[in-house]
Amino acid sequence: MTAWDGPLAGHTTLPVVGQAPAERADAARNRRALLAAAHVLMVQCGVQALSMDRVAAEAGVGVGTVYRRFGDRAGLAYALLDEEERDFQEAFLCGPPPLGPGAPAAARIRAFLHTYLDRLESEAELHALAETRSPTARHGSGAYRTARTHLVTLLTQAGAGADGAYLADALLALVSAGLFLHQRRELGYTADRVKAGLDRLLAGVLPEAVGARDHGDS
Amino acid sequence: MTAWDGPLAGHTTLPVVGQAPAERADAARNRRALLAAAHVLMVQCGVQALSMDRVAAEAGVGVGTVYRRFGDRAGLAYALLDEEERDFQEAFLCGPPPLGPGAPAAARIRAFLHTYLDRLESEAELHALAETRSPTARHGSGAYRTARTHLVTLLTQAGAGADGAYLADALLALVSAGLFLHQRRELGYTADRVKAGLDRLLAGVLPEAVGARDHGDS
DNA sequence: ACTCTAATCGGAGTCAATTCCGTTTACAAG
DNA sequence: CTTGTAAACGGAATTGACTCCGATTAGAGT
Repeated sequence: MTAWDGPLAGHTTLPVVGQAPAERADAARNRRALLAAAHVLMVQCGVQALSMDRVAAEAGVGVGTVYRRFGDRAGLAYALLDEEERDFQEAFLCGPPPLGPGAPAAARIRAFLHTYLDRLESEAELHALAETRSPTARHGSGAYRTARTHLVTLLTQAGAGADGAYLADALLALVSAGLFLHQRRELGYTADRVKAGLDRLLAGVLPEAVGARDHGDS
Repeated sequence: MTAWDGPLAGHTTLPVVGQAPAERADAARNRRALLAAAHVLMVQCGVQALSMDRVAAEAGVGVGTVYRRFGDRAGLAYALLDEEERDFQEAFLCGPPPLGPGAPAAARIRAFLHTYLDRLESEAELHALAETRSPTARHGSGAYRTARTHLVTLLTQAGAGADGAYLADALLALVSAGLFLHQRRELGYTADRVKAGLDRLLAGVLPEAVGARDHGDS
């Protein structure tokens, strides 16, 4: 009902105090085998072909094992996105500006959202799958909470005024995989058009100017 | 892959030219029986208990019949919301201001979104179910397209400037059932806080003031 | 009333997610 | 090396969405 909290679930979340019980050797092996199998399946047959049975068979383990490792289908999707997710987190937490510290908060917010869209660009299907757990699923994931916290901080710094918490969720709603796919595939928007629309909204919310230089697009 | 287009699928959509082949008597009877059964099940056991098999059994028909009528689970959810949806459409298309014609476009947009939230308030679970078809499902439904078109019109009238189309989807993303449930249940926001946040964003996007009187809240 | 045809039915069948639980195994302690 | 136990395993069983298709039947035409 909430985010998967099984073995090594914390990967994508900020490090916690007490260290986890340490993964057993066979478990680690199976995790690797499963992720590899899933990745191959995805590349060869598309995200849609990522069925738990299929992945298990391909990796040569029982289905039960897939569930113990990843909790459910969405959990598997999150795991497949984990490496990229960690790079992203590192980038906005301590990478170079404008995504990381050093740039004005408003610019960082913009960079954050644009980068988020870039990530959707390359793995939209997988992100969509990850958001599929339940209607509210997305909001419970570690990745979401981290992003949300980050935005709340930046919004406060940027002087967005009242209810930064609301605003953070609102901004993240604008970069959901579902909406993104709708815009890019059904409506045929270009990536730049989506970013421009986002900037427009941002400009209405943040006091300082949001235009000007960024991290390489639009 | 797209919205269900079976018998009487157009209910919730704007009226079309050629009239549908007219529903057969037995089909109509079963539709009523199914909706009644579904409603009872929902009231007694919650939305989660709305399984196609269960509804079919309760109504005394075969599962195949449920699928012919509603296409899929989400379609059944839409059907259950249909009456309310039609009232809503009538209200914003030709009802009294500020929702209907007569009020300034900006005020109508605000009223539209607030009313949308009020609807979520009473049937969030069902709306969430209806949005569950697939990640992009929501955006393909007749109800969504109608709302979207309406917003685009109003945004243009309100002088929202560039890319009203983007803005329409963005605003609708802020009133998705998933986000709403997250805000109300997980974060514990009050309905007014959600509306206030929305107003805040609206104020940044629409030229004219958005404050002042409305249709009875906040 | 009879016939024809398309719309409807029903429910067994298929497919994939998720759960359960008895069995096996890694590995830390003795 | 032996043992004890928590963790991991596998895969049958369950569940529910959705598909298929042969059997029925409403209702227009005659």
